[in-house]
Amino acid sequence: MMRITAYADRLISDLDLLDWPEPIKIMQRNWIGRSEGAQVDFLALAAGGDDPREWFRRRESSGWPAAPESESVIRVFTTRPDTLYGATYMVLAPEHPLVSRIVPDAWPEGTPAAWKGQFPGRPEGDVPPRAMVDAYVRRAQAKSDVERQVETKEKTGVFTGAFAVNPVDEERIPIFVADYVLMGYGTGAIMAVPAHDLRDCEFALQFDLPIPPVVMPPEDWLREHVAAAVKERPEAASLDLADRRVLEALYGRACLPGEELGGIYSIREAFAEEGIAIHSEAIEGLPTSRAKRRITGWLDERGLAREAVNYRLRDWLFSRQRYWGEPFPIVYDDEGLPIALRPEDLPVELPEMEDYRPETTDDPDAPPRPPLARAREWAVVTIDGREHRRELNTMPNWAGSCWYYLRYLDPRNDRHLARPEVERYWMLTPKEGGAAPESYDPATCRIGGVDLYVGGAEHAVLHLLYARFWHKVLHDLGHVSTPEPFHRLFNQGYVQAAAYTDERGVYVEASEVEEKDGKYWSRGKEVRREFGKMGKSLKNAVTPDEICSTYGADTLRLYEMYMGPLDVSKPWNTRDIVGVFRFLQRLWRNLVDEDTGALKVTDEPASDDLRRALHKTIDGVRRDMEALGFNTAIAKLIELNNQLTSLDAVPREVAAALVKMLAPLAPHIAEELWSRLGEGAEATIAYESYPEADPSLLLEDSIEVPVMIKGKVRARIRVAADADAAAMERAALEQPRVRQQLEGATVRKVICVPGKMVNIVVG
RNA sequence: GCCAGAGUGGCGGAAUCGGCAGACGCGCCAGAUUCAAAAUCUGGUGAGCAUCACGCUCGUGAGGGUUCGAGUCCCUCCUCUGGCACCA
Repeated sequence: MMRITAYADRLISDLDLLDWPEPIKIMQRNWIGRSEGAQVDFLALAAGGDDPREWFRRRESSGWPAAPESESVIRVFTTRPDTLYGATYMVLAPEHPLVSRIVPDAWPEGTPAAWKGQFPGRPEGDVPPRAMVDAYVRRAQAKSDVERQVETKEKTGVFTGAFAVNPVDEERIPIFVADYVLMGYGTGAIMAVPAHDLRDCEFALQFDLPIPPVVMPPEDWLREHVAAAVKERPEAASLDLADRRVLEALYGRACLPGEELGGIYSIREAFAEEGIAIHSEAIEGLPTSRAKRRITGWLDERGLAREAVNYRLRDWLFSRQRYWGEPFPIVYDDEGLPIALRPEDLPVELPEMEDYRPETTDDPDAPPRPPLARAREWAVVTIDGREHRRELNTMPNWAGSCWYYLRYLDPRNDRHLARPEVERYWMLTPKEGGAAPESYDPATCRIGGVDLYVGGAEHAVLHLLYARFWHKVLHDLGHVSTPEPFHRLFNQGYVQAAAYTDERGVYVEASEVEEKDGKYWSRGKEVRREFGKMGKSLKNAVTPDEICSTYGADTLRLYEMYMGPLDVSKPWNTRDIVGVFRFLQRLWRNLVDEDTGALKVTDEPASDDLRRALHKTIDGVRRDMEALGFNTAIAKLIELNNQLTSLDAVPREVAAALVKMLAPLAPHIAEELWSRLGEGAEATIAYESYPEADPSLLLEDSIEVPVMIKGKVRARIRVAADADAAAMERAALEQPRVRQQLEGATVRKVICVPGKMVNIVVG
């Protein structure tokens, strides 16, 4: 087990310091699922009848115990301690250890028939509680996850026959077993507040349990639920349902003994939001957040509750019974004690095996035999003359991906993970440029080590959370300098392709599908088309080999970047590839004479306009590349290149810059052009620095701005680039078309945004 | 059901802060070149109306709102994609 839960809070708080997409952060926060609330102890009444007063007194003097002191105490976790007065029953998960202990021999007198078990396969007749509970627990354990999901609609469960005491009002409440409570979360037991929890409400309706309200909802909710529920009833005719006080009275008196307003309103839908506490002596009238604190504090003083935090996140079972995984460097001696292998015995490598399947047996009680158990020789190691048995489980699938990026730092080092100076060089990044500091300092360093991590969103919660946890452990142990592994995360989209299903809904090989008359056919049968992530499961994968051999690697690469934004999924459509292929060819022809192979580059300076265009391109492309906007960067290069087609010879300053900008996108052709340009015959373009835009060339002397009248562009004016609002207004009102448009109209207002536009409001 | 993301021409997509919707590419149409074709080059290409070179109206999934001005901000709804599944 890896105690990732011990890092839960840090895994949440450090998210704020990472440059990650917000949706991924949200998914991680939800996955960790931190919830604040309280643990509360309930005394289960023994069949003989313990005196609860005695227990309350003992608790008052002993205080809150770390674990319940006896088997008749049920500890629950709740995020809503303020609803304790509304707890009308309790539920234990079927796997809860107390279930078998609290069940009495016979049903208590007056047990409603509905409580004696509601679930498929319930034993017939009036079965005693123990047999009924056993039957329910066995059935719950036999249910697969899929079955549990299918049955989410109907709540099932059984009354255990036992009661507990509600610590706030000492009311006796029944204890049920139901599989809607999970053993794996919280304490595996809950207090049920049907008026203010959706699931408890469903269960209460099913089992005919009381649903007393203890939180007053806001007026909107009352109007939507209470007023709507009663307005058709004849009894409501005399009531003013628009009056908030009437609605509150209806809601507050629902289900109170003898006060159901003649059954006019009873709660059928839980209100699970915050409101004002009602029918709750110790916290009456308090808003939810204050009520929570008050009641928890009050119970804490009496040793009955304690503030608590719970996580949805589970600890990481770091072991699999599979062959393909990293073997553990652990052996066991004769007494079964685990021993770490000595460094000289490392690395442990997987044995060559013919058969990777786990060993099976007919004996249901036999221990499982993982695949490595078949490697009988490998499984035994002799150390200091004594035989040891190897650990036969392997590490789980995310183990390697948690640290591979660290190994890349110093891959040939066979003594360390990575040399500390190498690790610092790559992983420590100062926030504001400059030299890397000696050690991590949150004030000056980025929290994450890897500058940019590009990966699919499917890793949002597993790989990316485990890797963060692993890195933090290594950081705490002093092996890595930064607290986080990946500073900036970018989720690329999926490449999608058409996939086809036959009449059974089964995917057919996409490459065998033909289109005819707008319909799709595979082997003579019509198939249905859909779009999905390209891959094996949808049988729609296309290898890029053919494109690569037809158009070359540069075109393939460029096309993949040009298809659209990196983070968006997009269909693979080979029809569009010729576009970028033509671009590369046109670029080549602009710089090299096709017939002679001679360079068409001149040392003459570029014209003013061309130079401006170049620097505008450099500026735009730089920004696009920074934002990973490869598609728009390429569009700008195409635009510049298109301007060169009409020239007899391309000025060297333009050619060189264009080729440099192209290099990261289409490296082969850029390298070839670079060598032809003769800019340093020995060097590769890879060592050139990226072109820089001259800011003075980005400013135009004059600009054209639109003039809008009645929200439409009616004319354009040319003004100095730095013209102020007054100058723009003057120029706009003088423009002939504007004057024509304004004839007979009154100008109410003129809005001028310098450098952008003029908007004339007429009335 | 819950969480997240996305809906823009025939297609992929562009639009940095609320300021000219449709950059760039594909496709399509026309022209040049050619004996012809491919390739290449030039021009055009959201829809409708028009006294088809002035111009007008509509238009970013639907409906409302804020604003001088909305693809962009707010509310309601629809569709699609991905993730989660009774988490007390």
